[in-house]
Amino acid sequence: MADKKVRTRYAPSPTGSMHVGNLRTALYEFLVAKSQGGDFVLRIEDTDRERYVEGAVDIIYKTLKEAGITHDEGPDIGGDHGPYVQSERKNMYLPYAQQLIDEGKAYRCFCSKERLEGLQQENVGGGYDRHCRDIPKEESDALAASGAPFVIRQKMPLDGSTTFEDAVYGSITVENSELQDQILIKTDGYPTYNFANVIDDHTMGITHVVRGSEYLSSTPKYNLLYEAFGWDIPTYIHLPLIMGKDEDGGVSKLSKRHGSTSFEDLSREGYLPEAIINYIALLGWCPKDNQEIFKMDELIKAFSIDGISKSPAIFDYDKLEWFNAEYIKAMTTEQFLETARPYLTQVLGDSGLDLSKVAAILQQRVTVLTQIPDMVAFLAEQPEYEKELFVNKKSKTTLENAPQLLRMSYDALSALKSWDHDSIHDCLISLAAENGLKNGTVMWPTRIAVSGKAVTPGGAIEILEILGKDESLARMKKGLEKLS
RNA sequence: GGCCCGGUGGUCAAGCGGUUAAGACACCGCCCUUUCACGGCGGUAACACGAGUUCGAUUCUCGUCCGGGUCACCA
Repeated sequence: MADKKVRTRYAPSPTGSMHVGNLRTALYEFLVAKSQGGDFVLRIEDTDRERYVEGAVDIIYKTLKEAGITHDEGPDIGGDHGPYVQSERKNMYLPYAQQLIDEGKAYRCFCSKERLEGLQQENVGGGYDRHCRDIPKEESDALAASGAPFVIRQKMPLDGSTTFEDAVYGSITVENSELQDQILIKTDGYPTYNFANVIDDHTMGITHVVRGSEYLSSTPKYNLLYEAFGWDIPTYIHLPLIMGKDEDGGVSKLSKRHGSTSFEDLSREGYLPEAIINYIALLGWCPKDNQEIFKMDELIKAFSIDGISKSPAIFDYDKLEWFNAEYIKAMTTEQFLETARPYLTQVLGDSGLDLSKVAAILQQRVTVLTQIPDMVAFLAEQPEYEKELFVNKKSKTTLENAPQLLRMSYDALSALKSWDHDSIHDCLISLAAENGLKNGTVMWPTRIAVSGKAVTPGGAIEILEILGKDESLARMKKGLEKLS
C-alpha cells in the first residue's frame, strides 16, 4: 500500500501578533511535513468576526517568512485545495451540517442565549441539557422556516466511550457522557472552529493534525465528527504546552504577563529569527544525538515525531539568549556589521567613527542586539566617572600610581606617528616592558581614561584605535586632571 | 469540581529492567587575558512519595501527592 503524501496545516486566527506557542506549532507542522517529503498548508481561520484584527494576516505572512517556515499552499500563493481563508469557504459548511441533520446525527437548537446562560448558573459545569435534541422534524423545519434563529448541534452518543490514538500521548479514552452536544453552526451561519476545522482538514486532505495539547480533551469530539461522516481520521500529534513562570513562582500557559511572547516582541528586542526558531524547536523536541545548534535544513533532516516530549516546558529566556549569542558569533563580520548597524547608528550616528571596527570588538560579546547602544555610547561621548575607577587590584593600579602611569602612557602615545592597532599595541607593550610593569598596569589607567567605564567592549588598544589620536589624548588629559 | 495529560538537577532534557543517571543553559571555581566578555578546564545540583511485579526498578502496574490542560454561539 502506497502511503499517502503527508499534508499538514497551520491554521492561525488573525487576531494579532504571533505568539511563540503558535510559532512553535507552525514550526512542528512544517517539520512533520518536510521531514517526510510532504506539503505544508497555511489556512486562515477567521470565523470569529469579532476578534478579527486588521493587518494580522500580514503579520502571519511576515513572521513565517522571517522564521523560514515556508508553506506550499495558502491564501497568498494558492493551491489545489482553496480557498485558504475560512470566511471564503463559509457556504461549504452548512451542507455538511445539513447532511448530518438529515441523517439524524445533528439537530437544530432554538434555545436562547438567556436560557443557556441560566442553565450554566444552575448546574455548575453541567452544560447544555439537550433541550432541543428531540424536537420532531416537522416542528423543527417549521420553526426554522418561520425565521426563528437557531444553531446546529451534533448529537453525541449518550453512553459508551471514544478512544483515539495520539502519536505522542498514545491511546486516550474519554467517556461519551463527558461530551456535550457541540455547536456546529452558529446563529450567524458561521461554523464553529471545531466544525470548520474538521471539514477543512478533510477537504484539504490533511493527514497529520499537529496542535497544542490543550486540544487533547476535545479531540474525541473531532473523532466523532469524522466518524459521523465516515471519513478517515488523521494522525493526531499533540504538542506539550509552553509555559511561563508566574510572579508567585507557579507556572501557567505562556502569555503576555510573562514578558515578551510574540515573535515580533522578541525580534524587536534583539533576538535573531534563527535563534528563536532554534530555541523553540528544542522546546518539546529532542534529537537523537543531542545536537543543539540547528539550521532549518538540519532540523528537517533530524526531526522525528518520536522525539516529541509529553511534559510542558517553561520558556527560558536565558537559554534563548545563549542561542542568540551563538548565532551572533557565527555570523561573518560583514553580516554582523549590517545586523548591528541600526543599533550602532542610534548612538554613533554622526560620530564619524569606524563602525566596522566597533562591530568587530562587539561581536564576541553581544548576546542581544538591543544591548549595543548602551555598550558603545561611551565612544561618542565620554560619561562622567569617579576617579576610583582607576583603582584595580589585579592590575596593581592605585590612586597613587595612576597619575604617573597615565602620564607615561600619554607621553608615549602622543609621540606616536602612526595610529593603528599594531603601533599602539607595540608602543604600550614596550612601555610596560621597559618599566618592568605588567601589561595590565599600563593598560588599565589608559582604558579607564579613554572610556570612563569599568567595563568596555574591547581593551585599551582597540578603544584608542577607534577613538583616534586626538580624541584619545584629549580624554587622557582630562583623566590626568581628574587625578591631580 | 468532573474529565484528560504530565512529574529525571533552578531550566531544557537523554534514558525506554541491570548506567559511576548523559548533554546544554544558568550558577560557582580555576586558567587565559589590558577590564568585562569570549575561549579552555573543573565543580555544585535530579529520578515526587508509597505499595506491587521482578533476581533487579528512574524505566512496568496501582494508589497518593503535586503541576498543568479542558469543560463557550473563542479559536
